[in-house]
Formats: sequence, structure tokens, C-alpha cells
Amino acid sequence: MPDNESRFQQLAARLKEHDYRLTPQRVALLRLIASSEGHPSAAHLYEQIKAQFPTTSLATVYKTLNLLKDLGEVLELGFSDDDNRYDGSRPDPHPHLICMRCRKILDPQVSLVDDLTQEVAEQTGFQVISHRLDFYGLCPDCQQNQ
Amino acid sequence: MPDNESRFQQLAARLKEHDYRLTPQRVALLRLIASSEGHPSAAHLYEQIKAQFPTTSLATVYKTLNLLKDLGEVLELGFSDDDNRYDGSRPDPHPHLICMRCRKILDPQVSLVDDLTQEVAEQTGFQVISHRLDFYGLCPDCQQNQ
DNA sequence: GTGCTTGCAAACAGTTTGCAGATAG
DNA sequence: CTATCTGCAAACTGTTTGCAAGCAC
Repeated sequence: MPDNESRFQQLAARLKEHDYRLTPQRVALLRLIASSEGHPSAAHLYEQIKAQFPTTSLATVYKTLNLLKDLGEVLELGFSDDDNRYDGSRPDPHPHLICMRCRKILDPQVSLVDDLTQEVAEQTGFQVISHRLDFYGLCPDCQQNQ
Repeated sequence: MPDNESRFQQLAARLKEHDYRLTPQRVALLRLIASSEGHPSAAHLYEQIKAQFPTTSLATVYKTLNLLKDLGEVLELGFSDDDNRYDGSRPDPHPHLICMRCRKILDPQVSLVDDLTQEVAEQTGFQVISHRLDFYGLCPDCQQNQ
């Protein structure tokens, strides 16, 4: 579990570094992203920000998220349906494990990813740059209670 | 390379089996899906159908695609951005390899998928039901010509 | 004939954009 | 002070839906 405060400082520094202004709205969003354990959606972040900063608009949330995405500090998970999510703790692509019932999302440690990537590259001649690995299923809780 | 005609017959039989009507528009779409080598988008299928059947509407294409998806005969690849695609040859989930430059999509043979799935399941206690494995990169052609 | 299907247009959801006023530096 | 940022509302994109007319069976 990373240090929320230092992650926030890191994000703030990245913005300053690129001459972006640290507005109160952005600070609030950076703190949220730095402290969020899960994989919040844009709408979810918006709701949380409004609680402490009622005048913020959803457009600003999107603008700041896109800013951070361009700086490589936030990963957009890019689900096709209504349920897009962001990951601000680990901006590098990594596998996700999604519960189809309660929508929980985990970050499993998977050692075979590199092997798999290499297998694909060798077989096709592609230069593999990124990936997106999502597993869908039922988490232990939802298996019991279904 | 599967037999297009028998794949078409199979799709048609699936519709009849569920008491769906075989309209000319649906027949045209089934033929397209059965013969399409690649991973066409809804809009692409619509364009091709309009060529031989000018009055067809995009809504009908979507309705039929969703029908086939519910019957498990077509796989929606579910890209988040503008570029959604369908796979009518292999309705089961399988890895895709996407060229970021020319948008070509390949279906690599990957032996490690089952191992990877099992690793994830064992580590987390999830019951893994489905997956979505996409690799992004540059195909051999685009590596040379860039 | 019956009722599923079509095609149109309007509705929809999530995201992006244009712009006038506000504000960080 | 000035250029960037905000917040609103309107625009946009891909997809879905409601409904009257059409047609498969």
C-alpha cells in the first residue's frame, strides 16, 4: 500500500513541472486519486469531490483526468459499457480481475504476463507495446452468496 | 479457414431454433458475418449491407448483432473508444493482437492462456468465467514503414 | 391474419468542447 | 495583470428504443 501523501506530492509535482496550475479543484482530485484504493469511475470521483467542493463540475473532472492520463500518471481502464474506470495507483498496464456480480476490481500478481507477451510477439512478429488483460468471474464472496 | 456456407447455415439454424424470423436483412447480415475474415465494426457491416440492400438501417444491424450476441454466436470485442468490433467466426473469448497504426486485428494462437487463467484463479479465489486479452503494438508491416 | 421485424427519428449515456467569467501565479 | 482554468450548457458519438407500417410465416 503506497503512501498517499507522497503519491499526492508526486502528482502535484508532475503538474507544476508542466506549468499546469494547482487549482483547489485539481488538488481535491489529486488527493482523491492518491488515496483511492479501488478503481473509481469518473462519475464516482465527481460525487466524492462534490461532497467537499460542491461547485466542481464533471467536465473539470474529465479535463483533469485526461491531463493526468496524458502525463502517464493515470491509467484509463476503458471498459466499453457505461462503467469506465481509472487507476491512479499503478499507471502501467496490468491485469485486472473483475467480479461480474459486485463489480469489484482486483489487481492480481501474475507472473506469466511477460511470458505470454513474448509468446504473442514471437509468433506474430508484432512489436508488442502495451496490453489489456481482464479476467471476468465471481469473487469468493459472491460465489458463496449467489 | 472455416466453411462460410456451413457457418451461415449454422447461424440461420440458431435463429430458426429460437423462432426468430429469417428476413432478407438478417440473411444478408448472417452471410456477411459468416464470410468476414476480420473483425468488422457495426458501421462497417452496415456499409457492406447497404451495398447489396440499400434500405437496411443501422438500427437493424445492431438489433441483429445483439440477437446473435445473446445466442452466443457472435463475440463483441468491446473497445472503449469509437472503434467497437465484432467477431463472428470464433464466439469464444480469445486473445487479440491489435496494430496501433493500421488497426489490423489478429487472432494469435497462445498456449499460455489457460495457465495464466489458472494462476489468476488460484491466487485470488475467483471463479474465472471469461476473459479479455488484448495486446497492442505494431505489426511487421507498420514497423518497417514507420 | 398475427405478431415479429423494419426503418426512421428521437432518446440516451458518457464524454468532449466553446465560451464568458473567475482566478492562480 | 494575464493566461489558464472553471462551470455551464450545448455538441458529439456510438448505441438503443418507440412506434407505425411492412412482411415472414
